[in-house]
Amino acid sequence: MTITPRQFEVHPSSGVPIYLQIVEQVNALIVGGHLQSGEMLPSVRQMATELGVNHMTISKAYSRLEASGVVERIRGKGMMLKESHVTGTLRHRQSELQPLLEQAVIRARQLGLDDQQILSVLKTVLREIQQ
Amino acid sequence: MTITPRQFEVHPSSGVPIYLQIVEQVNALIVGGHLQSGEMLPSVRQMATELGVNHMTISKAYSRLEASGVVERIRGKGMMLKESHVTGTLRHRQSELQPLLEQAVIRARQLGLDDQQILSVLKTVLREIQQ
DNA sequence: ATCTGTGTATCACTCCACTAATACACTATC
DNA sequence: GATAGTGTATTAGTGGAGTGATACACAGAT
Repeated sequence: MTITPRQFEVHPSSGVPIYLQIVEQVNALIVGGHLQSGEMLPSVRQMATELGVNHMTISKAYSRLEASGVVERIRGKGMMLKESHVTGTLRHRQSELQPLLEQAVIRARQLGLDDQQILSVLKTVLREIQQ
Repeated sequence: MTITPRQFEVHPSSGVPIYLQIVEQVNALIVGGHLQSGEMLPSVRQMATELGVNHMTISKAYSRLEASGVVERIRGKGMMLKESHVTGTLRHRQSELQPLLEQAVIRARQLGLDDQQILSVLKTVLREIQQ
């Protein structure tokens, strides 16, 4: 599958920074299996033109993706998706997940949800976002 | 139990806005059962003095808490913890939780965690943060 | 070498969140 | 009414995030 800028859309007045919207969408495409390692991302200028934003904004998104190890920059060519390599022990990776779940559980408690009701939502989400 | 400002601490240079730190700590105290409905929160000036910040910053935190229905303001007296009343249908409350869990699961997938490993972390968190 | 395609560094501008100083409004108590 | 305790409205200053214009550096094709 080839990736085109049309698969992306931004809402400049949504409050979420444009470059973060790009980052999230790339991550979502990867998690959803629509982007495979080795594929090239659209060039910053191509993406910028289609989305009607400055190419530096796209560059910022790509930098962020590179920093998080999702993408590799190849000078003069473009940005390529890296082989997803899982690093760290299982325990370490789980500990990285923990704060996010804590935040969710605190909110859930405020909403008066019990363990079973929280688990139910999680299972729905796990089905939505397959591995 | 009486609540004193000493139970709070802020880290001005942590990146998290001071007023949000207060909000989160009050929420955490409630979820943890250390704050009961009917109790008064420390006054804005008392809290501000102890924490070394402007009292308007505390006021902003309290306003946020009032907006989220956690606290009730009583003119001339102070801020009192409201009876925690759960509003909305179960389905509605669960749908409010969903985006938070989606965010967590996306991150978990990036970390290469499978359903079982995610559930394991959630169960730990649920034990930590009792209802 | 030149050209055209990559991404990047730098700088400047704007906007808004955060914070604080000050003055105000309300309530209880004396 | 005076006083002292609440929280709030208004205003201003500061800092940083986000965005974009411009100029640059690198790689490949010709």
